Amino acid sequence: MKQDSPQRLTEEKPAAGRSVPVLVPMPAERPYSYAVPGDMCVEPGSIVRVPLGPRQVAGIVWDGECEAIDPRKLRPISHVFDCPPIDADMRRFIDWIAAYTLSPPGMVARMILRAPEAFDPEPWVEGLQATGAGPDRLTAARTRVLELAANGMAWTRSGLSHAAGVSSTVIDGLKAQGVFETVMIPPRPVVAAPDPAYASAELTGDQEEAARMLRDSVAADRFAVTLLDGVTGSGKTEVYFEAVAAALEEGRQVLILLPEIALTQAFLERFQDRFGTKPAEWHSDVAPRKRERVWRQVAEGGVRVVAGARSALFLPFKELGLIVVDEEHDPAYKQEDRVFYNARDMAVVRGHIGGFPVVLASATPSVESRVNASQGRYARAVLHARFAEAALPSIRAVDMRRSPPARGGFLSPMLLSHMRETLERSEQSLLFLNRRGYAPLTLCRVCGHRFQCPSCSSWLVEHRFRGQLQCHHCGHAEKRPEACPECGTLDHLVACGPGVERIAEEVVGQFPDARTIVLSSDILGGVKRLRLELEAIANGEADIVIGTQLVAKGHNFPNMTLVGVVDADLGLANGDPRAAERTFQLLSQVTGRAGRTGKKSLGLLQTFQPDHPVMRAIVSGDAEAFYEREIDERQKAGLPPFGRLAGIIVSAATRAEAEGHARGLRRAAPPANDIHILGPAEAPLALIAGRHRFRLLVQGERAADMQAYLRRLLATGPKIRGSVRVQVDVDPQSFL
DNA sequence: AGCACGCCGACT
DNA sequence: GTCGGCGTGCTC
Repeated sequence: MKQDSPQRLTEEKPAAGRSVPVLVPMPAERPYSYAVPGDMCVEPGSIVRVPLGPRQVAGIVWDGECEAIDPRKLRPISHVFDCPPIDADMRRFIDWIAAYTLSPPGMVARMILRAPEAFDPEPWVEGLQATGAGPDRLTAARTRVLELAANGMAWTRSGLSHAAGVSSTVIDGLKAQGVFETVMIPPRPVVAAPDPAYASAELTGDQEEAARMLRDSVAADRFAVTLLDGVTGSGKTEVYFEAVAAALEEGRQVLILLPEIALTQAFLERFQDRFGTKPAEWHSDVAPRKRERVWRQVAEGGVRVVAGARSALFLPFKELGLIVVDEEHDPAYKQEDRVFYNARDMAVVRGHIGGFPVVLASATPSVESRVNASQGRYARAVLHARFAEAALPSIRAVDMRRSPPARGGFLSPMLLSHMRETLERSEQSLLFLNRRGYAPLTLCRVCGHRFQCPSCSSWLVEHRFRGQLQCHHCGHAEKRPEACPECGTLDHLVACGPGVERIAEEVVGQFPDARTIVLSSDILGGVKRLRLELEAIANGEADIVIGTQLVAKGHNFPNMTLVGVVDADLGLANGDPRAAERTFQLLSQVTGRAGRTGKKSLGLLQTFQPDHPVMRAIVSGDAEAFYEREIDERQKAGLPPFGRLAGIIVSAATRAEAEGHARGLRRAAPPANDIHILGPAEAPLALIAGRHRFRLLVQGERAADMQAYLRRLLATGPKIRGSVRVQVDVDPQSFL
């Protein structure tokens, strides 16, 4: 059984003349060679089915010559799918990403082969068409059917019976008399064609200027990146819809990338208001059957606009002419398993390869995009003001040293009194705290024992509602004990610090009659329930909302006039070089939830560091100053210039193992590079779940140098067990 | 990535 | 005596 099985020898013909390279969805460093049967036609990009070990997989015929391998190993391609080939741009894109992320090209190819049923054409369905012949006699039911079918349009049997409101036997009867004949109907489009002229946008001032810039960029029909930078409510979406319209007018397809969570019904409806139909959706929630149809119709050019999460970047567009990356700063664009990539950067690369424009939109752009804009590599369009009726909230910092909360509480008297006033005006308050559960740490008052995760040593978070202690890094959960496991003392465990559950407890104590709702990702009932709750809040069915990050995104709450950030400092001191930037972005988004209808509104930041640059920037609304300072600070700290942060992650099971790797890497590293060990807390979930709980982040001065260095390192460096991945935080422009 | 093979612990 | 854990190794 070690050699070719007898079965294989009998079923597959021995290799004929030609063989081609085929990229298989597997972590192989290069394409495999397959024989092309004499009567088969393939070209680079053809999607084929090939035998791979014991199974059949889909692969892509690749470019170039295939390398000479043992002819006895060579097996023939089993089937060529009747499917548009993956075009040369897309193939270059795959090669580029593989090289850039140091991932096997096969794994990148796997990302575009994720709709296996779509490789065969959608079947035509059987339909009925009126022949013009009359029935033997007319009944009321028959008349209704004939009226519908009179224009010669083909109907499906069930479609026609439903539309006419008759039983399908009526249709069968007419068909038997020759009134209808069977015809084949092509597959129904997954969405209607968007009409760029459906509703013209009403744009003013800044918006008009920005829209003109974007339209010009599309008309120029070459690679260019524009950063569309505008505060929440300034009409960014309407502005980039103009770029979408321009691309549609040019007969090009458009991809709009959104963080998964922002891909809401509300967004789809805004699109529909402008273009008369919804875009095709592409994200993890789309049913498999629908996904296949979208994939196929994108490949054939039937779908003109896709709104999708990051994986939509790997759809095989036929004539892509524009990518919009909305909320471009959002960390959700980073994929941190298998192939590590940042969809925002890959979108820029895709645009470069395809020679078309890319729009990056955000109210709080990432620092690297801001740097790219200020250095002239990206154009920048700025929307300064909100729409007339949507006034910006005024924002104040509450100095928690001067205005401390009552003992045992976490809400300052100032925040509580504003909540009371808001309640009296029948308006809504939002309390934001980016921490799930009841308390982030539990300790024993007698012996000082702290509850730690057995597998990743971070503190266990108490979830009082579920009676559990949970690890937020690896998902470990245990029942909350009554007694201290160390000293056995009963009832002396004490919760330290607040989570949203604890804040809710305090709020209910203070405002027992208010309708209070807690929103966090551990809500029972999943995304569906969450959407319902958000709707309910928007409809005014709650007075006080307490929430984590989830409430910061997307949704509009027209009656929300007070936003209180319980711990605005949270996240500022966690060692992440992007901590300040992330906090700034999050606080901007959260405070932006208030005042969307022009009512007087207020944001209060509870902080111990009212003079911190992040707080000052949020309070003054001077984002510009924040960015300038941030760029300056990081340069002074000797951190890599923005947009040129490269790194690799070497994962290890233990700190000792990680330190061993770090020593080996430091010996090989040029002096400009720095190697950090990231603990379990900073490792992505996918890594912690396995045995690789530590990561080494290797940062370098210039991305291109780093790339060369990493290559050398992986080829000649110390033997590294476990997985080696590239951290993709690099400005792709420096590679182009 | 899959999927086989292969070698050591608790059960019908 | 087997079922089943996941450690290694291979796939043109």
